[in-house]
Amino acid sequence: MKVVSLQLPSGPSMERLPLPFSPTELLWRYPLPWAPPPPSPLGDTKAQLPAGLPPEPRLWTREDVSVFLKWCEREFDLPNFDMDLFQMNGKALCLLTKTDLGERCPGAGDVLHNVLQMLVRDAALLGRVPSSPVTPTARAAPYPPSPHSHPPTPTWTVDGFHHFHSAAAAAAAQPNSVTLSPAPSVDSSGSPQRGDTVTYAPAYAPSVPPTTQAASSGSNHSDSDEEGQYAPPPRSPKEAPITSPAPQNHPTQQHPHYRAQHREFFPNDMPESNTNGRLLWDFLQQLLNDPTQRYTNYIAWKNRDTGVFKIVDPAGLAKLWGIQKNHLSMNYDKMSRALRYYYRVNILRKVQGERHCYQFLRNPTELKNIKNISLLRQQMSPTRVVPQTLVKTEMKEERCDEETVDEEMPTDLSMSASEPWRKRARSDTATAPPSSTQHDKHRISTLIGDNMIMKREVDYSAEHYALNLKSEKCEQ
DNA sequence: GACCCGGAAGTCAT
DNA sequence: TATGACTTCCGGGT
Repeated sequence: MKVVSLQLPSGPSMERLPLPFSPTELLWRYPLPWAPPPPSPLGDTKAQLPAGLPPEPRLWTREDVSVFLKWCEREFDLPNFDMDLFQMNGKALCLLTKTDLGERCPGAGDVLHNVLQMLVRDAALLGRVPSSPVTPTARAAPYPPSPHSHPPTPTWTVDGFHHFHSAAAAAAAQPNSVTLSPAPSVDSSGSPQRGDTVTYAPAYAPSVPPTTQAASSGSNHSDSDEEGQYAPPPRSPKEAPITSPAPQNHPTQQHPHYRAQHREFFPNDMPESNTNGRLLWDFLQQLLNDPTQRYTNYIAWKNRDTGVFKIVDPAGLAKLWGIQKNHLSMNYDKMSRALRYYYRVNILRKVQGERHCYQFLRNPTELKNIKNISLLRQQMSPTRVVPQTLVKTEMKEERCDEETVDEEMPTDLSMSASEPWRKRARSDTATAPPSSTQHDKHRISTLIGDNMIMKREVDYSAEHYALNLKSEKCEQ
């Protein structure tokens, strides 16, 4: 078990990151699983709930959740919540652990949690809502009763459009249905960001199973480029409500289930073809395309149309990425290594001469599609080979060639696949056949890698990015 | 010294 | 077991 010296991300999220222990948490840290909470000011909460608010939290709509939170602020003299972090319905709210809540509202998470648990318990006792797979009680079992243990992140699926009218009906249709935070990024084009799309885009029918949906909705996920020109973020750094989980260095964080729970940093992603979380490029896109520009102190577009962005806070961004992947020792060096792997699959390239500046060579739609068309790669025919030296030269010149954009594109994102080619490219010529000594397991992927690398670099130029961006807009 | 590059090996999830 | 997508470490260049 590695012990990580944890440094919180610098930047705006810092002030939101909760302390390892909040004062009240100490009182609640080791409760008996089913024991009622100790006497607290919450005792008569249920009776005091705002009028019109259903006593069963899991029945709450997003609006109800907002009402509840506002009420909590007043009732318990809590700091103001960032409502962006609570764009969810009651069911989703109830799924949040104390830690989750603490991350969203440092210092008040335990209070919120206990209020919710009390309401849920009371409702259950009254038999108002049938047991659901996603109820808090259902998910407590597999996990050790550690104060740091976390329940699994549920399979986030579509939850109708904005509301569900009946918990029972919703549970029947979508057992794990929740509405997710952060706030929906429904923009003018109706193409919200990927995670938000899961919940809010009407195009995603509630009945579509997650996997199917992920595949079929690929062209919309993580794609909010339709907003067109990037407008400088109006928000100050202090307003950026990064919901980074408290990166506490605790052994349970290495638990597989704990690993899963970190996805709640961006809980609105869906299971996809890869999937223990979001891919790096996707993560970056999400931050870049955040509708409220909350992450511009970490990463920001320099030119959205050409996909050029700058990592404003390399260390902070790396920390966020580390949190996302539960690799808490992540740093910019490591993250940038992952970014460099994207060079060879023409997802990214470095903007020469500018520190921390990179350029997406593909728009999100392409990237999404690529992930799900692995079969297509077998049909690809090689095009002319571009020696890496030439590619580098072109990159340095930052030229945007006027050649016709090729419709086909590399489809294999495998880094290992291209490694053998890279080796050959260095030692021989780019067209050298695979070495007979190469490991069998890489043989097929090596060929795939050849196809990938042999694409003309210009095909993935800024213009290509912009062109596809425009076509996306048109389609939408 | 920070950044950048890319090889090599390992990890983890699917 | 194979594969994908990193993660980790490192040596070298700028």
